[in-house]
Amino acid sequence: MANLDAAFSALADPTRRAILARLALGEATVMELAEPFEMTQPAISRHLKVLEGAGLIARRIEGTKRPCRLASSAVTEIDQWLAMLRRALEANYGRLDQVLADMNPKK
Amino acid sequence: MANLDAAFSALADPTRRAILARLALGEATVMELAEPFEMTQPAISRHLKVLEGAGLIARRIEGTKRPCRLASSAVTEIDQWLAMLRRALEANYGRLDQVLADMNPKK
DNA sequence: CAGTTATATAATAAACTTATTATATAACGG
DNA sequence: CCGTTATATAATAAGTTTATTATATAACTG
Repeated sequence: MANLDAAFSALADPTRRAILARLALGEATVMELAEPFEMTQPAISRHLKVLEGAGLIARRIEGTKRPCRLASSAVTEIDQWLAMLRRALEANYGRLDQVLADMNPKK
Repeated sequence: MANLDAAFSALADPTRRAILARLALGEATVMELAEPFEMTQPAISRHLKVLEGAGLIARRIEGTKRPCRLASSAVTEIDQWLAMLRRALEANYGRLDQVLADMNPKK
């Protein structure tokens, strides 16, 4: 549950979501990830640290480079939590049906 | 996209997730929602405002009460965004299969 | 090896977030 | 109408996050 905090708050930032969207296309180094943003390299390094801490990305060491790729653990955890809300929302529609059914009761 | 910021950052807080979990069981008033927490009522009112602003809950006015219930719009939007990551993660496994296949090439 | 490239870390300022207390508002019950 | 209940708002203090600059480290390149 503590990890959901990290995962959701990592996703709350548009720069970080853009980084993830870029990584959805495939692995990329820090410099490649930084390039499209009007932001310094240290700022991107920090965002990557946040994403890694949240379990949203993983990194390899390759010489002087640190290629990043998407990781699945956090997405799985988030999906499981959201499933609860989805179920509840569906159940609420079910309840509405129930209410409508009860308006014309048997007896 | 601006709304994803609000939705994810609303979900980043454990108190707010607990409120949503409570609402998954059905509608509740502000006082009912506040009761399990060691936190003042104004603090809960603020959390509810954040959840409402993110499109995660909706509220009715019923006399002096403001019963809250789950709303679906934000969940839908989040799901759509996460679907992109899920697709990419699956594609990455696909790529791994590809790599393994390429290790024993036709020619 | 000297210079360059890729990345990380630290100090710090600015901008947000969250909780508290105090207070306001508005409907309810007698 | 008065007191109470349900909720919201404002001021504010404390804590957190984010970006910047400056600097460090470590691997590559000629």
